[in-house]
Amino acid sequence: MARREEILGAALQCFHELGYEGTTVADIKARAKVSTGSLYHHFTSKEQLFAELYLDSIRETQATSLRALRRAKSSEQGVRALVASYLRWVHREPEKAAFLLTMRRAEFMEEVEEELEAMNQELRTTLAEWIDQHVRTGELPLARTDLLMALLVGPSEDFARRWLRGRTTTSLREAAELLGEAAWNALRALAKHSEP
Amino acid sequence: MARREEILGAALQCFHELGYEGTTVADIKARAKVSTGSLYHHFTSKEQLFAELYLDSIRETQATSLRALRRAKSSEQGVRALVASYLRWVHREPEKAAFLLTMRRAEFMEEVEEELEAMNQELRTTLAEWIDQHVRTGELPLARTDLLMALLVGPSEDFARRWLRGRTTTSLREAAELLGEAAWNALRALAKHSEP
Amino acid sequence: MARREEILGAALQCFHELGYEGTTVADIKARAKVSTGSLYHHFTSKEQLFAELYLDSIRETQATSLRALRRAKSSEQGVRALVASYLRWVHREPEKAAFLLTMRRAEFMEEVEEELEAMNQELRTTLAEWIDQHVRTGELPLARTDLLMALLVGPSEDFARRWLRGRTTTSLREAAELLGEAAWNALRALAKHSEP
Amino acid sequence: MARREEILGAALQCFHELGYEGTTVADIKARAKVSTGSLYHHFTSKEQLFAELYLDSIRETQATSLRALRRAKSSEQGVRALVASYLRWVHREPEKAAFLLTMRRAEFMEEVEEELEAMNQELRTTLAEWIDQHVRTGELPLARTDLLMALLVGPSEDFARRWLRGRTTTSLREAAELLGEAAWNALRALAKHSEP
DNA sequence: TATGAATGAGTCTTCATTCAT
DNA sequence: TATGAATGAAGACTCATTCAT
Repeated sequence: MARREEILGAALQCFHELGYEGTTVADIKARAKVSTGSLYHHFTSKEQLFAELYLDSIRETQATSLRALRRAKSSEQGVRALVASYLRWVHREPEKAAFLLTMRRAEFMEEVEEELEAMNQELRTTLAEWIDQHVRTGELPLARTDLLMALLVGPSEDFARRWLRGRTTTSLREAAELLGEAAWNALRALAKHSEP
Repeated sequence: MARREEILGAALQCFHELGYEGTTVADIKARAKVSTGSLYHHFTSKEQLFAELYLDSIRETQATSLRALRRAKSSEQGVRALVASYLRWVHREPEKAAFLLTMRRAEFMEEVEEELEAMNQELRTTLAEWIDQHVRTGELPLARTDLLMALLVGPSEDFARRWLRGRTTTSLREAAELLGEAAWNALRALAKHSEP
Repeated sequence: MARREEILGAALQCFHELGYEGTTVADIKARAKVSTGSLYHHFTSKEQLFAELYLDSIRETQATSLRALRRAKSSEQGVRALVASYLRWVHREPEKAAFLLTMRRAEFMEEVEEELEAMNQELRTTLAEWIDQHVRTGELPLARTDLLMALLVGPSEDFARRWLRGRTTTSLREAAELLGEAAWNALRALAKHSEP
Repeated sequence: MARREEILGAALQCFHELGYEGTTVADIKARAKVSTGSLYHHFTSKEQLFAELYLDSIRETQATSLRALRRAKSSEQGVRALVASYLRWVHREPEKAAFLLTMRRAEFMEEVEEELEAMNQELRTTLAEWIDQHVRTGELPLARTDLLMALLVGPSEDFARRWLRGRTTTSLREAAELLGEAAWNALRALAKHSEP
């Protein structure tokens, strides 16, 4: 039990710092202070270890987003909550956040593609429903998902990247507040443009 | 001459698709249809090849940004121009854009760190001067560079990522227009918040 | 007790199918449905397990041959009995037969070399005495043990190999009859050649 | 060129002495005095190296048998020629002979299965035609291929095994003569039994 | 007796780079 | 300039065996 967690933690850091190809099984062993055999007793391969971390991280952020979305009573609340909950998760799990933000999804992940797809599907569906609901009232823009997502997600992710690299002065709390408001304004404005 | 360019092109694609550690010299050789000896005749190492591409790409985006900034007569024009020129560059050089967007800067890059630093310095200085100039008039927010950059750059980069993966329906032209406007509004609003 | 036998049985099959180096302790564990600890409780090493099987199998064939030889009243009966008893044993213990027929005797077997040597010695002595006895009467060839053995043993072993692979149509019983006769004729003819 | 042959030779000996799983790539490297890289420059894997040797050896023996068979003017000549040509090949290529005689055909060989199958097909067809031809005259036994092969091949192979291990006193030439005659007699006798 | 976690030496293979032609 | 053979350090993974419970 403990060993498994130690290995996962070590791997998370290594993958984040050095990338998938860049981290050596030896790196992970060293950081986790585990023998080769022990590592392979708990995980069948470097790939599998990576996949487990990747899925876990994705699962977490998505759960966070979904929870935020479901609680929201209005579209404004929803937008602000998405931004805020994401940045709170970054604060809580900086390593996983950094991991997801830097990691390219490798081809071999196709093995767990199913679960990934299912997870993405759930998020997308919920998001789509939620958007639809507010598009009908004219509060959110019509059929511009790409721009909508860029405005909703882009600034938070960019800020998170800077924060994780220690290149920020503003706190995450404050950023959440201000970026949430900015997102809401941007989406409202976009909605206006999309009117007939 | 031609050989050199072919190799650079092949390497750019490989690095983008497979990452630095993920691409082997053999991959590059195969794509460029070049023999080992020939490749090493033109470039001294895989690292050097990577560094050259990295510097070139950075140089290009930065030049693009600087030009946009220098031409701008007002802060609004400046903001819109930054967004638009970036997306135009992405359109012109999708491979280099994808390369920069996905590539982690490796440690060994420290060898060319000097040049990189110089380039960054120039951009940062110009940007800072430009911001200062407009901060004084109250048009741009005070001392919140992190949020400012997130709002200025985040959406465009996020959109570029989606576009490069073929996940967009909106054209880059239109996106430039709308994201430029959104950025300008966001920054103006941020400036209000920063007032006393 | 039962456990021990299960392990031996599983190991026999594994060694036969995969060879000594080719079978892993994990293979044996899986086939015998036994845990690592349990397996090592019963046997001290993979080598020992192999040696036990090897010795058992050799002991069995040799006992079979010796019995056949001792019962024979004439040289013809002896030759036919050797062939028949060998093929009967193959029928009774196909796995052990296959094991011996495919297995290369590893160097580490030198540890049990003594017992092996003793066993071989007994067989050789008995065989030599028996041959001598019939060489004196001119029924068996003189001083051509190599050819004699080839004619006596070669066809039966070749047929056994084919039978074990399921590549035969003739039954073992019939084969015993016909190959026994063939061996006897061949040896008699060889004896003629060896006459002055 | 030279390098390639050296590696093949070294591998042949290693595989024969230690078995497929038993020989280490390091063993081969050491014997051939070649670096890892060089070995893998010429062969893509240990498997491939093995397969090449296996196919080569099979090709050789089969070619030998086919030539012998085609030249034969009578069934007696054919039988004697098969035995003699096989033993001559053993004399000429003791290493390859030993290799084939001890080597189990691994599962992974399925990759070259096609060529193997084609080769076996040719031999089998030619042999079948040849047998048929002489079965019609009553010189060879009817529909007892398994026994026929055992009597034809068994003694020669057994003798070859002994000769290769240095356990013989009779020369291969003499053995060929006597085993050829024995085979011919055995087959003729078998034919009698098969008569109506 | 049984279990399964832990160990680390050893195996196959990859890959950047050098060198002779 | 071009070619491809040669090199060897380093990487992922396997496996027999030991040990704590």
